[in-house]
Amino acid sequence: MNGKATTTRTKLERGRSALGPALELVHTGRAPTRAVLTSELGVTRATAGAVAAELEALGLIRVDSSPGSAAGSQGRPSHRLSVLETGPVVLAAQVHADGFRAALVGLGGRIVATSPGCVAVMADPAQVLGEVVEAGAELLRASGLRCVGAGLAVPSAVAEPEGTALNPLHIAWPAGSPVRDIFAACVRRAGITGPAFTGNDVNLTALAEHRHGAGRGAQHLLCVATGHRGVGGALVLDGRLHSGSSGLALEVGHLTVNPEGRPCHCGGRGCLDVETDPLAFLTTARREPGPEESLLKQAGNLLRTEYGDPAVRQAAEALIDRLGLGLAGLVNILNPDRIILGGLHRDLLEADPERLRAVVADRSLWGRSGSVPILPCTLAHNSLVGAAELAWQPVLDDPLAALA
Amino acid sequence: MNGKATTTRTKLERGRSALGPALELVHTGRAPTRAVLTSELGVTRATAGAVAAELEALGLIRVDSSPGSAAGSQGRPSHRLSVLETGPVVLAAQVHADGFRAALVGLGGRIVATSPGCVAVMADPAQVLGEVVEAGAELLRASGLRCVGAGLAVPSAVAEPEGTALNPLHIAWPAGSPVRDIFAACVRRAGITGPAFTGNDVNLTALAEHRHGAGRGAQHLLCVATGHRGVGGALVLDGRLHSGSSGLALEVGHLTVNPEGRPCHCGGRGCLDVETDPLAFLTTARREPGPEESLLKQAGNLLRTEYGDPAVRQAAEALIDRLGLGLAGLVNILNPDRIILGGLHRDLLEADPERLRAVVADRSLWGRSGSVPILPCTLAHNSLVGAAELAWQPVLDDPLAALA
DNA sequence: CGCAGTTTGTTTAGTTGCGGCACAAACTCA
DNA sequence: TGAGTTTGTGCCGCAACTAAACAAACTGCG
Repeated sequence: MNGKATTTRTKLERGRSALGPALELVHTGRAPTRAVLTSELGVTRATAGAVAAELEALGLIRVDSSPGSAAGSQGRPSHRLSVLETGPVVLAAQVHADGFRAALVGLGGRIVATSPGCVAVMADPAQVLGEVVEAGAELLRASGLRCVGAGLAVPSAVAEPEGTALNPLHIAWPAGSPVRDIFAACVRRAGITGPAFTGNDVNLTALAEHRHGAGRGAQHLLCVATGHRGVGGALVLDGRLHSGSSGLALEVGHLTVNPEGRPCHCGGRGCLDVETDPLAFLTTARREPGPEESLLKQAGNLLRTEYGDPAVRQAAEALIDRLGLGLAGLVNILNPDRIILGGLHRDLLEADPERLRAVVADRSLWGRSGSVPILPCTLAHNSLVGAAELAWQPVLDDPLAALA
Repeated sequence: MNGKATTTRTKLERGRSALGPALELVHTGRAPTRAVLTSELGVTRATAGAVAAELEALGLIRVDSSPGSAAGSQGRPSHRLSVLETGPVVLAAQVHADGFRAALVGLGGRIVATSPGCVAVMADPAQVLGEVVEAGAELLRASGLRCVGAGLAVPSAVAEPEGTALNPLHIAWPAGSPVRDIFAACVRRAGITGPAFTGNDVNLTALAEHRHGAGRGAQHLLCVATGHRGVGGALVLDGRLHSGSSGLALEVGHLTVNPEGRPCHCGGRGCLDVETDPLAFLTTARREPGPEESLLKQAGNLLRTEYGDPAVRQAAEALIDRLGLGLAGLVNILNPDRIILGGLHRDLLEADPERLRAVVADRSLWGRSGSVPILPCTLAHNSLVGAAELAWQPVLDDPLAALA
């Protein structure tokens, strides 16, 4: 995901160079007025004015010249900047064990429309992606908005640069499926304009939370989340997703968190993956997993409704301790300034925040790094919004080129 | 180490914007001629010419208009670019368990002069740093060259932004010593011009190897090295050191690599630190550590000279297996495209490269990432050169401002 | 109400880094 | 020796800024 800067940028292809950063500031809500846009960009008021006017002319943002009231400090009130509601959108799609969902997402992570979540997931990626893209295309036709790209979140590591899903185990797709190409083909077939991108769902969750949720403002954001099975991680460095040299970074499932733990298919024992996922929780709490609901929902419900039950509580504490050990290991390696947790890990954090923080502080090497804030994910549909971020990225990088 | 881009860059303070990247290309040897400088920068020949002329006028590089011969392809031969031998230098200093050393380092990582390594290391950081800086100042006076900064490598994690040494255990300094401030004070007192920087030695080794050694061209470079005691790691992402949000990233010593291993002071057991350092090797090989030499040298010698001895070989293989397990864990988290090993780990790699590569491939999740190249460090005095890189960084970022 | 003080938006002029182009220079090869 | 190829250089112009002066829109005080 890191292009080298060797491509010749001719004068014609590059627009106003501050255009992209300015749009990103409005997009992430860090530039609510033109005055702070000026200071954030580090340019003169004249330049900021020109840039804002150009973004408005492109149909991306709205500049409210007459803010009415809502002052506060003295001096001339600044023009308010906001994302244009009727501006272009991107198609965001998500596939997980429960089914799939499509949505239209505008700038600012605003979900404009969503399809009802569909339950049926088949073993054929082409069929599933065809259906979800068609659902998105239907939303698009109904809305009449312009579409500038598409993004897809899958519960699997996605290898770069091929774009293949390496371990889409719990959605029963064949390992190595070329999901990016399949998705791109579906998008083109549906007549949707703009480029198509595919990414791992936890990575995209981290990206979404960094820009619009609990990760806002973090410089080194670590996100760990349990989906329906297994554990995923993601890292956002200086606003950019760090997915490693081949997209496989932060595959944290096989950190050892319990030397006496159960053996794992990876060859080790006591891996984070098998020790802290929903199935581990249910079995540790001595509950029979029911077939009617996803394991994630069963585990979450159990945690929230029956925390008084000693068996449930003990199981939760055991999982918290192991999760804390895994997080401490990651803290020692990555030294993030914020950690956010999703899925069952989020539920575990909320069940006993102090216990988790204590374990992480105790087992990471220095108290200073041990005091790293640990927060729950806050965004609804975060991996859907993250998929949209992927599709918005070219526009944020160079609005003129992307909309041309 | 990552400043946010919110500082206002007025027109007066910024020079030609391609100046820094151009100097970095010459510095790292990636722009041997003006023609490749043109293509690497992605600018026109006119611009590249102006930039090269300006760097020459600044006294940093040399532009050989008459290359004599050494052609090869057809067309007009390009002007050769090289670092100016009589250009400015930086003062590089290094402190480790064996003693300390000072050097003058020019652009391109060229060591201009070194002090003889001094053995005496006292418990008082101010005294040691005073001596090493004075040795460097002496070199500087003798050379008559201009000094534009100073860098120090210490065998301890250095906390950001305070610049304190958190665990300088095996040089008997008090934990939490403000080494950056002490070093900066010594540098000022010695009358040396330019800013002073301090960093962890493994971090600086990685930086040096990335720019001038075995890490050249790697996009995500992981470096793991054993010093005299304990294990350190470092990560260079896109040419920049990743030291985490508070300088404590890649403290990899407490990855679990042997669930049945000996207990570690960190509270876990079988940590990389206590399982793969020189002392662990000597005791596993059932050798009595002698007092006359450093453990690192004893272990290295033993490995190179007595590999035929079954006890030595078995100890080496045990360490290789555990190192491989640790590296595999790091590969799963960081997904680097190259790994370089220093210290005893380098010796272990060279003793049996195939065994180490096989373990890493076997225990990292996918064969693709398992096939990451593992190489030995190649640079002599690499942490010294790395300390110099730290001092050169402001010049590489903005030559005009740094030399003003 | 009016006036000072403050902050922001706008206009204008001026600077500059760099692309585009044309041409000269320095080589290879036939 | 001349065609072909690649590189260096001078010149023009543009576009993205800065700087500075001014206008606008508020608060607060007398």
